[in-house]
Amino acid sequence: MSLETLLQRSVWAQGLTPAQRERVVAEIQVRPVESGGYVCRKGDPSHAWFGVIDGLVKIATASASGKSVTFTGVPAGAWFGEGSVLKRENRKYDVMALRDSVLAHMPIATFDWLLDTSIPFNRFLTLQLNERLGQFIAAVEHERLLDTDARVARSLSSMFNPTLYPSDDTTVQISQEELSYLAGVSRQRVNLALKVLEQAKLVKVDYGVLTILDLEGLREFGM
DNA sequence: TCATTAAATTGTT
DNA sequence: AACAATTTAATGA
Repeated sequence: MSLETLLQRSVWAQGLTPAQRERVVAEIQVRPVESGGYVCRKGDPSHAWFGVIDGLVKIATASASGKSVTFTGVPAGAWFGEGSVLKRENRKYDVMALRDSVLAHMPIATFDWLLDTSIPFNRFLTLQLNERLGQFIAAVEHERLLDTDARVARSLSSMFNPTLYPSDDTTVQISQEELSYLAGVSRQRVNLALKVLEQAKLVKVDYGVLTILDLEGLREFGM
């Protein structure tokens, strides 16, 4: 994908005037990140709002003892990081590329200007924040109520939220180990869960790649 | 293009 | 957690 394509697919950018759009394009910086590299680290000052042009990143933290928890995987087409930008605080989480990725950095000044001048931009942010809140509430609910297979199914489907990540791509390039960090279970258990989900014809499992065959079925699996 | 090798990922215990 | 098997990517003939 290119920056242009990302903007074409972003609802907030569709609602900009040509002049606004021109300024946005001029001020966004495009930066590649290699697999395993950091987009930003916990504690970094928040200089920009991020868009994923290509690849896949995760938002995560590592505990003092070294255990890592992934909060969400963020696929191409998504925008994230507005929380810390809005609050003028340092980053609260690490953001790492799970494979070679390309990120759009919108400077905080551009972000603030859109916030002051564009209704569609504000509408988008409200929608996105609301959608995220729903997603994390649901994540807590599912963690406590669902069995492991269903939790893996939900973790996987969370990366295909059509509101947060509009895309027609039905594949994710992610290892089972990374999916285990996202679901909060062991890699071995993810391996078993994927076999169950594959049996149910909800996903197709290939080397390093998962293909969603039935998103609705994945969402409702085990409920 | 094919063979070899290293690295990553998966499958199993 | 450990280990074997499999797949991919890179390298060079």
